[in-house]
Amino acid sequence: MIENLIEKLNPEQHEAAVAGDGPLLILAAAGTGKTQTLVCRVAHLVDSGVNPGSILLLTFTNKAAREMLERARAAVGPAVGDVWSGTFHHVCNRILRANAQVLGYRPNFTIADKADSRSLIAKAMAEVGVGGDKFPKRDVLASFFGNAANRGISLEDVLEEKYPGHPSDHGAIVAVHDAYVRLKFDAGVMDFDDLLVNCVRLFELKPEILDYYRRKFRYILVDEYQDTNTIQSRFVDSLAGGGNITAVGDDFQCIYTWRGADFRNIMDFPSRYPGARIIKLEQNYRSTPEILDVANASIANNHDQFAKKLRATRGHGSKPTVYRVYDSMAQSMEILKQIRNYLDMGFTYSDMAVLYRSHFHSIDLQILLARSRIPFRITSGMGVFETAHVKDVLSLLRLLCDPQDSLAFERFFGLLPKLGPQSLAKMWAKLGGACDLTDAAGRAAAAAAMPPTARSAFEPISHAIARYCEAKAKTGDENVGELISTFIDNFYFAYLQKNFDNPEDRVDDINEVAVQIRSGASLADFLQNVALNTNSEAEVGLNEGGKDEIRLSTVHQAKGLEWPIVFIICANEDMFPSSRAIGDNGDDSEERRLFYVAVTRAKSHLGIFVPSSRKTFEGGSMPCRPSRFIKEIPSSLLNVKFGAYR
DNA sequence: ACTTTATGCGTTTTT
DNA sequence: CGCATAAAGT
Repeated sequence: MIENLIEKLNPEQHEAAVAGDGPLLILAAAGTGKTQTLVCRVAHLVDSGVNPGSILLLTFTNKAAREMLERARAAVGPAVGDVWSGTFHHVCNRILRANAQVLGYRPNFTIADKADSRSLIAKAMAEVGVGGDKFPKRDVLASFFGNAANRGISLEDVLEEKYPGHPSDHGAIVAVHDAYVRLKFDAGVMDFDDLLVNCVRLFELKPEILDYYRRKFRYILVDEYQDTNTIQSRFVDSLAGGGNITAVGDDFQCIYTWRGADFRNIMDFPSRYPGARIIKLEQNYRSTPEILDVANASIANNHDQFAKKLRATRGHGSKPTVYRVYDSMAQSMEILKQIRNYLDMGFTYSDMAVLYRSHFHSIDLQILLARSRIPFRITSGMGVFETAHVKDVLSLLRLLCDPQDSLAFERFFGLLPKLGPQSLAKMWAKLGGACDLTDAAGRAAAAAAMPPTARSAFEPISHAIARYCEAKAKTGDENVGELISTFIDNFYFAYLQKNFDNPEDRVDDINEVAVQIRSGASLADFLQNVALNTNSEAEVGLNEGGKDEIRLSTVHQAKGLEWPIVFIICANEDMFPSSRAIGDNGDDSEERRLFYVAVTRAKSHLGIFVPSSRKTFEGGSMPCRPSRFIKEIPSSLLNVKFGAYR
């Protein structure tokens, strides 16, 4: 079985898959069979007798990990299920669950999502007594904090770099950060960055724990290594201890520096791991030579990278085409026309993808596709789990799982009329920092602690919870679905009607989530995964795979994927490259890498769309120029066509 | 404590 | 413009 798998590899891939112990760097350019190679390496390790439990596979998304292990399982059997795999955050979470007490956390600490962090930062600002016009907003502060954490540098250094104009504010910002750290700790929550930082801290603090995991993970494989940041590489380096680490990546595809990723991690790998073997995969199996020519020509405008050139293995196809269209509506109509053409040629919807720099670039197209009854799936900016109504319901479940989750407490009881921030704080103090609704005494205490005027609204909810808990005690069954639907009937639907114009849609979302909970493991596990899989149906599995749909996606979310037909839209200056991303220093190399990623997603047909005007904030329109990424490609490599619409 | 009005401000990218 | 948060009014 495994022989069949490995036989299909080319010599370089084969060498990488079966390479012996020691550090190994696989420089895998786009479309060169990187995933297949990694799958084979895992399968080969297991097949040659390595205990699967001693393999750690770090990937960029949890979905990628699942898919790889699924393929490895097909080759060498169910034992691969014991491989530890997932994102850095996922794996760190798992390690911290077992060791959180060492750092003074409870083992059932909650993970603060972005909204939770936001509200804690707001609290911290209020505590320090800063705010107002001239002071940076919460989100800006959050990005400073995150930057410091992910790059492993001090907040002061970040401020010097990112906020140099206002040195007088630096002290106050640091004070806000101190308060934020304390608030998080008191509430027993970790934010995303804390998962990484605390794990590294744990290893530094307790060498015996580090030692345990070092001995456990005898083989470490890291995918998408070019997008690791300082804290992640520190995590890996301390676990690997110079030993059996395989890093796979492509510096051309480093597109997360804004999140602290540093492709020097991959550039410096050979010096950090002396004696590292380097294997380059350059044979591209994905795209036609015409598409690769464009990709190579584009990335050649960047410097300071490993020299690499994609070599085509496929036969010739059609030249990538640039479509000059009037505006984004004309762009959408041109795409609609082409979709129908490709369907006539025998392609399916799922053969096609539309890629763009920012979510909002695709709204016109979404409207037109919906109106034209074209099935499409969009990886949206906000996932269901981030919508207010789903978070409302989840806050109840969170509180049931963890009575000390103060954020969940505030969100949940804040739903009740007459309960504002003030009374909530008083309540929380009266309850002594815990609110256990699973027990009758706890529910009574909660009712007693709230202002008498609020009690009547709580009564029916309390009743629903009581029913759920009694059933659970009796049968051992967690019938969360029923709890949710009684909660909606008894209280929440009225709330939705009062506050939103589409209460039914929102109930549908909630029911969808309820189905997810029922199909999964325990409620506690589910809630952890919700926090770690923020924005994606793809991650959590809301998509019934195999549907024939066109995919609409940001380039970032298209990483690692491929389609026969790819449309890149809004290829304009200020949009792609994004004016914000280029920023003050004028460095456009990351945006160019992003463009390179977009181009190399296409297997056979690539269309690049360039509107000549765009809408302004006010609703008018203004002219806009074609992207530099098109201009800098030799014109002989591209067809240029003009759209027919308006 | 809740409702209304003013202002502001934006539209990167995500674990 | 349209949404979201802040300030002022009831």
